[in-house]
Amino acid sequence: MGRPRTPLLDRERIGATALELLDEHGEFSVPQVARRLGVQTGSVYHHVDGRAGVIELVRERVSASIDTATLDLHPWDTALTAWARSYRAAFAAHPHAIPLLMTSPVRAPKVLAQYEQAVRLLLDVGFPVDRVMTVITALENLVLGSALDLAAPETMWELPADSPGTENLAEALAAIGPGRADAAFELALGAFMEHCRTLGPSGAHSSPSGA
Amino acid sequence: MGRPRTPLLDRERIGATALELLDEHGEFSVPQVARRLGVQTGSVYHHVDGRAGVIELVRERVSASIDTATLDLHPWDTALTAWARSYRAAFAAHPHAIPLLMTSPVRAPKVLAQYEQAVRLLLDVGFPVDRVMTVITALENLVLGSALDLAAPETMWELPADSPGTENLAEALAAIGPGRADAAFELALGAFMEHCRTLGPSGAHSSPSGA
DNA sequence: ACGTAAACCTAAAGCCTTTCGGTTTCGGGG
DNA sequence: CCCCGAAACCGAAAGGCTTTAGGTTTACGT
Repeated sequence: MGRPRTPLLDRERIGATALELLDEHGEFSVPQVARRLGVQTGSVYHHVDGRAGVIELVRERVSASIDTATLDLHPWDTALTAWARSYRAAFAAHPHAIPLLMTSPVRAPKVLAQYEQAVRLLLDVGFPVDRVMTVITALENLVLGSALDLAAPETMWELPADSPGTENLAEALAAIGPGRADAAFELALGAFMEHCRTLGPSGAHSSPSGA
Repeated sequence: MGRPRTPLLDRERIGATALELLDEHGEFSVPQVARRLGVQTGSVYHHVDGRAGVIELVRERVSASIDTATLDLHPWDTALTAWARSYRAAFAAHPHAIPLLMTSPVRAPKVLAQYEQAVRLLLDVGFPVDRVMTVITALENLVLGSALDLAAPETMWELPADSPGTENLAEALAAIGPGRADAAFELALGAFMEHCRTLGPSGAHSSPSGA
C-alpha cells in the first residue's frame, strides 16, 4: 500500500495517544498506540526511537504543563513555592505516567530552562554556589515523592481485620480526610521553604534583580 | 522427571535471586530467575503468584533491612529522624529495585508494626489524631523521593554543549560534590523535623512514656 | 498400602519489542 | 518533463516475557 498521500502519523499524535492510554488504562504499549491510530505496529518506529522514544514524548507533554511563569514571581520564596506546586500538579494530572517518567533524566530544553532560572533565583538571593543544587534537589525530591503518593492506590493502607497491635494506626487512618496527599505535600513544602528562608538571604526579602 | 527428592525452589531463594539480578543487571524476569536456579520457568509459578509475587518477595527483603530499633530512641524527634534515615538506607542498598517497589503499598506485618509505632510516638507527644497521618505521609514522601533520586542516573541533568542560557545551571552543577543526594536528603529531613518540633508537643522534649 | 498433594518438566498461547525488506508516494535536480 | 532518492506505511518474522495446562515422579498422612 506504500506511502499514504497524507501522513497518518507524527510525533504529536503518537505522544498524545500514549498519554491517553496511560490515563485510561494505566499503561501503554507500542502496538496499542499503533492500533488506536489505525496503523501497523512497525510504522511507529519510523517516527520515534523505540518505546523509550515514546516515553520521551510523554515526558515532554507532561512537563509542558508546568507553569513557567511561577519562577518570575516575587519574592523568591513565593516563586519557588509556586513552582513546586505547579511542578507537582503537572504530574498529578497524569498519575499513571509518573512511574515511567521518574527514572530517566530530564532533557527537554524547556525544563532545563526552568532549572536555570531557579538556580539564578537562588544565587541572586545569596545562596552559595555549592549549596544551590542541594536546595533544588531537595525541593525536587519533595515534589516527586509527593507526586508518587498520588500515583499510589487509594487504599494505600489496607489493614487486614486480623491485625493485632495496629489500633493506633487504624485510628489515625480513620481520622484523615480526602485531602491527605495534598496536606502532606503542603506540610513538607511549608517546612522546607521556612527553613530555606533562614538559610541563604541574610535578611533580604526580595530579589536584588527585582524591585 | 517428577518431584525432586529435595526441593530445588523455595520463596526465600526466589526472592534472593530476583534481588541479585536487580542489583547486577538492574532488572529481572521470571525466566532469568529460573535459569539462575537451574530450573524451568514454569516451576517458579508453583511457589509464587506470578511476577507480581516475586516483586512482593523483593519488597519484603528490602524492607526487612529497615532498622526497627530506631523508633525506640528518645526523644521522639531523634527516633523519627533515625527511622527515616534507616528507611531510606534500606532502599539505597538496592537502587534498581526502587522503581519496582514505589508504586504498590507495603503490606508486610513487620512494616505495618513500624507505622503503628510511629503513630503511637506522635500521639504520645501531643500531635492531634487527624494530623498524625499527614506528618507520617509527608515524611514517607520525603524518604521515597530521596530514594528515587538514588535510582536516577548519575547525570540527572544532561546539559548539551550547545545549550545557551544555562550558564548558571552548569556552574551550580559543577560545584556539587559526590554527596549531592545525601546532602539533599539531610537538608529536607532537617527542615521537616525542625518544623515538626514546633507543631505538636507544646514544649515537651521527650516522650511521656519514656524518661 | 494407598490415595492425595506437592514439586518439577514439557508445551504452548498470546503479548510485547524491534528489525528488515517490499511498495507506494513525494519532492528536488537535471 | 523525467527520474531517482528519501519518506511513510505494510507484512512478516525473530526472540523474549508472562502465564496456564497437563503429565510425571516423589513425599506424606491415614
